[in-house]
This record gives sequence, structure tokens and C-alpha cells, in this order.
Amino acid sequence: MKSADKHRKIIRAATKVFAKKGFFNARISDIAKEAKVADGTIYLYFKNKFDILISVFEQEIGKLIENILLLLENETDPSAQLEIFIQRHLEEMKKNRNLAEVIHIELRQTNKLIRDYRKNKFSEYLDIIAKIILQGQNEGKFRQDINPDIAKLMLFGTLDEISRLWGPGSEEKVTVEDISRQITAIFKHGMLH
Amino acid sequence: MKSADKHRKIIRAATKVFAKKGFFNARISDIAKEAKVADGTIYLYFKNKFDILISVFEQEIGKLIENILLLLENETDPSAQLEIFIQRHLEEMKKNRNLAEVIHIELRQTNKLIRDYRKNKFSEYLDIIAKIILQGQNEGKFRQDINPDIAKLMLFGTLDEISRLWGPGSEEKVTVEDISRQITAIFKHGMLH
DNA sequence: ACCATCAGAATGAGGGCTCATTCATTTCAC
DNA sequence: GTGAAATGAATGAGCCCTCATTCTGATGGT
Repeated sequence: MKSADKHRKIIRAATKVFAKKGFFNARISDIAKEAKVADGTIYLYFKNKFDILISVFEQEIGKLIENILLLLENETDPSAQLEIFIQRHLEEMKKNRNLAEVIHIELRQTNKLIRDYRKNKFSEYLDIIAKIILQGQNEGKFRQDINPDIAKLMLFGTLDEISRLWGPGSEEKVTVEDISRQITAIFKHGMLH
Repeated sequence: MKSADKHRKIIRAATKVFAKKGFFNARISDIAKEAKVADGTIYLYFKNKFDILISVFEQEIGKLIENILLLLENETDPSAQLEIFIQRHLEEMKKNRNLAEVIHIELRQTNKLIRDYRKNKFSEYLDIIAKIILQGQNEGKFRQDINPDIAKLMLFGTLDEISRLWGPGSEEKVTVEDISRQITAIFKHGMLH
């Protein structure tokens, strides 16, 4: 039986290998070895190397989207929702470094190839932010002159860059809470006195 | 004579090719063809393919640093300096898409390889931001509880993500001025009313 | 002015290696 | 016993870099 279990096992292995070596330096045999299957087996579950990357991303970001949406349900204030989003994203990136690396490096490296795909799953993630901001504007809590589509990119860019703090070769002891607080503060109130 | 001219020519060609295809998909022969030299000639000027990337990055970001520092000299107010930085960065990325792509993709893709280098040249760029913020704090204009090293990452992350708006496959008509104004506003005053 | 000599710049064909992918064979589940 | 699943050795396409060779133009001897 082609098991969903094995499918997952390969994805998990691939995430690890991609994170460690980058897509282009990752060998199929590395992934196979990590997943404890034969090279050929991978091709029973995936079309090609690139298809593995897509699947990794879909799987991981999908889980994150679900998780965040669930958390947001219990909170109606857009300002608080923003804080939740920020904290949850950073938490996940700190915990799941492999995902952070894959988003950080691979999402960009393969930008040109992945674009169509990105239009689906990744923008779904970004749109969570945009919706929160729009909601805030409708409730008169956020400034009207902000373009949610710009702001969502600002926030994601911020988070993505910040999450490198927990990447390899960083001795940072900064906590997610501290950073979340700071980012949230700047986004809400700005840097000026 | 090994001419500096040819060196530049190869760098220019490489920038173009890297931007278009990404580092790993760029062929030495592509670069050679674009530069109108023989494949072998490239190895008279560069150690290897990766060395070309380093040089491209060094060259381009170096010019940008010089240029921005010059502009900042004429302005003492940190708040205005921030605005200048933001606008100049985005202007450059819009004008010089090749550089934008190289920063965007390669800086990340080759993160692991380039790290030593990054500690030098790239952080020099980031430190311009940090210094402005510190200055603002010393003058009592920016909030004291902001960590300049976090804020610099926020701003760079923001700008880097935003500059994708002018990347290939975007029909955006947004102007640099509009976006600069918006980003500056959020950074200074935040999103709340 | 002319040519011989030469240093070193430029060339580009192809060696040699690295993988992504395939497929003949084996193993396994029922 | 049969067909699906798994295997991993074999394949071959692709490309970085080398190096034997050619080209260029500067120098100096006559």
C-alpha cells in the first residue's frame, strides 16, 4: 500500500534536508536516506524534486494557517488579533526552524518557479493579515490611509527578517515575547515619541 | 592587459543573468555570452562561480551605501534621514531590478555560504539604519524602548519585501513616493488612530 | 620602418564528475 | 500466486572548470 504515512515521512525528511542544505544543494539521495526509503520510492509519491518542495511548503504553511485562524476566532479586536498573528508566527518560526528556513530561502529562491503556487497558498497566509487590517479600519481603529496590501507586506517582511534571529549561527537569547511586543508596539504606535 | 573594464563588463553581465535565472540556474556560459567573452576568460577575473556572485553583490551594495551616506550628510534630523533611506532604497530597487533580484534571492539562497561576507558588507548597510535610530533616541526624538538592532531588521525586511512589487510579473503602478510615504508614516506613527 | 620575439590575455572544446530520474528486479500483503 | 510497492544500481543529461592553443600588441634590434 502506498501509505499516507510514507508520504508524510518523506515530506518531513525533505523539510529537514532543504532547510539544512537549500533546495539546489539537497540531493534526492539525502532525502531518501533521511526518510529511510530508497531513492526510487520517492518517485512513487512525488513527480519530481520540485514537487517535493511544493508539497513541503503546502503542508507546513497549511498547518500554520489553520492554527492561526483557530486562534483568531477567539478574539474580535483587530489590534489584539495582530498581536496574536505576530506572536504565533514568530513562535512557529522559532520552534520549527526548518520551516523558517524553507520559507526564508526556498520561497524566494524558487520564486520564479513557484509563483503560481505562491499565488494560492502563500497569499492566503498574507491575506489573513490584510483582513485583520481592513477590519480594524472598518471599526475605525486603524488609520484609513493605510493600504492593507502594503501593510501586509510590511508585516510579513518584518517577521520573515526577524525570524532569522533564531537561524543557525545566532547566539540570540531574545525571547519571542520580547520581540513580539516590540514589533507590535512599533506597528501600532510607531517609533516617534 | 587584464582590463578593469572587462572585469566590470563581466560583473554587469553576471548581475543580469543571476537576476534572470538565479544563481544556481545561471550557467557560466550564459554569463560569458552576455559579456561577450569566452567562458575561460571569466576565470582570469574570478576564482569561481561563487566568487562572481560575491563581487556582484559587493559592487552593487557598495555603490548604494556610498550613495545613501552622501545623501544623509545633508540632513541632520533622524526622522528625515529615515525617510531618505527608505525612499532611496526603494528608488534603487525599482530602477535596478537586477540588484533587487540578486539581493532578494541570492542573499538568502546563499545565506549559508555568504555569511562571512554578509557580516561585513551587508551589515554595514543595515548599520546605517541602526545608527539613524540610535541618533534619534539620543536626541530624544524616538522612543527609548526600541532596540535599534531589531528595528533595523524590521525596516530592511519591510523594504525587501516591498521591493518585490516591482519584480517581474507585477503590474503594480504604485509609485515609489506613495509607498515611501506610507512606510515612513507607519514606522513613525504606527497604524493606530 | 620593418620584422622578430615574446609575454600574457583570450579562447572554447571537452574531461570528468555530479546528480535527477528510470527501470529491471525483489519483496511484501493478502 | 498475484499484483502492488519498494528497491537501488544504472543511465545519461548537464555543466563547471581546465588547459592546450591562438591572438595581440609591445619592445627592440637592425
